[in-house]
Amino acid sequence: MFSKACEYGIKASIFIAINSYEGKRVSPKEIAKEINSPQAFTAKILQALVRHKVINSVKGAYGGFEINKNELKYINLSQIVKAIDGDNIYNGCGLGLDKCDENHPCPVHEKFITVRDELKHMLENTSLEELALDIKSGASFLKA
Amino acid sequence: MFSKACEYGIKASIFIAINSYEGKRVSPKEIAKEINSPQAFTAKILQALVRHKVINSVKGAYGGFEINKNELKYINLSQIVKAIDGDNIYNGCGLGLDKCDENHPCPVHEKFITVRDELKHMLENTSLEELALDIKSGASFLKA
DNA sequence: TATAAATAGGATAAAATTATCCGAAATAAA
DNA sequence: TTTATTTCGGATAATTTTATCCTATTTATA
Repeated sequence: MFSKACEYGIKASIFIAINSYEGKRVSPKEIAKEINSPQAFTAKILQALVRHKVINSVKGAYGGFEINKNELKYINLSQIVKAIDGDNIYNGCGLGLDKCDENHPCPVHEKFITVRDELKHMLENTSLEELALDIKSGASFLKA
Repeated sequence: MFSKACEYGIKASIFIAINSYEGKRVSPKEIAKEINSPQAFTAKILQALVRHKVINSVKGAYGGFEINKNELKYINLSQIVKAIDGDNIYNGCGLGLDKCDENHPCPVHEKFITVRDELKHMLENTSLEELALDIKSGASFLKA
């Protein structure tokens, strides 16, 4: 469904969110350990999230990655997925046709709309805040 | 969502279905031309579909790929996807955790269930027959 | 100002996916 | 039985994705 990079990006964002609640910045090293991902690769993904303004980075000593506490409820999975995997999952044809629309639909065009809308709705209505709170309360986990 | 291999597999199956209606076998060459895919790679995918008994092959002169006309309505997208991409899309964790279930859910476990069920329902309830008929009637297309 | 700590980013490498090529095996028809 | 045709399957190559390494740049503090 999502690329590895996107999976890491989502999990990293959640971990950053948790720490941002407590005013703490985190490093790629801490993040990678917590979400069980390769550190350097994770760092690249964090850079992408910074470029897309999903998270914020502070260079230099005492720096790290953080998210504005007040924005947590407005950041949703959709933004993270788009930042890393692009919007292909939103707009791309399910069967890979370059041109696929109402006037020239691929064989699964209509069938896919339902699925895609469900996914879209989920991504757009799931905030980093709720995901972070679930982790904090022990209701969900970032690694196996 | 699906791999390229799977996209080709679905489109190829539909084209074979159309021809099987008329008792015609088709070659990888014809298929690749019709679905706009690399021929040799497509042939590999066809082999996989044969091994999984989704389609049938006849070797030698006057051979080719075909599907039993009477089975067309019972073959659904789910079978094709499972044959090529495996059942990761059904059972795999949305965030890639090795272990992710009700007792130890990833952050999006619950949210994903809805999306996955919608996809599953779509794949299991879409038959090759209906997809083939749509192509025949000009309601949908195999390439751009 | 010097130093240590931290992210940024380029260059590579490894692994997986996608794609190509070619000979072997099977089969219908001449 | 020979030939032409066609799928099968192994080897290899190209591309993309995933992953690593190293240096430059930034910045807080001593």
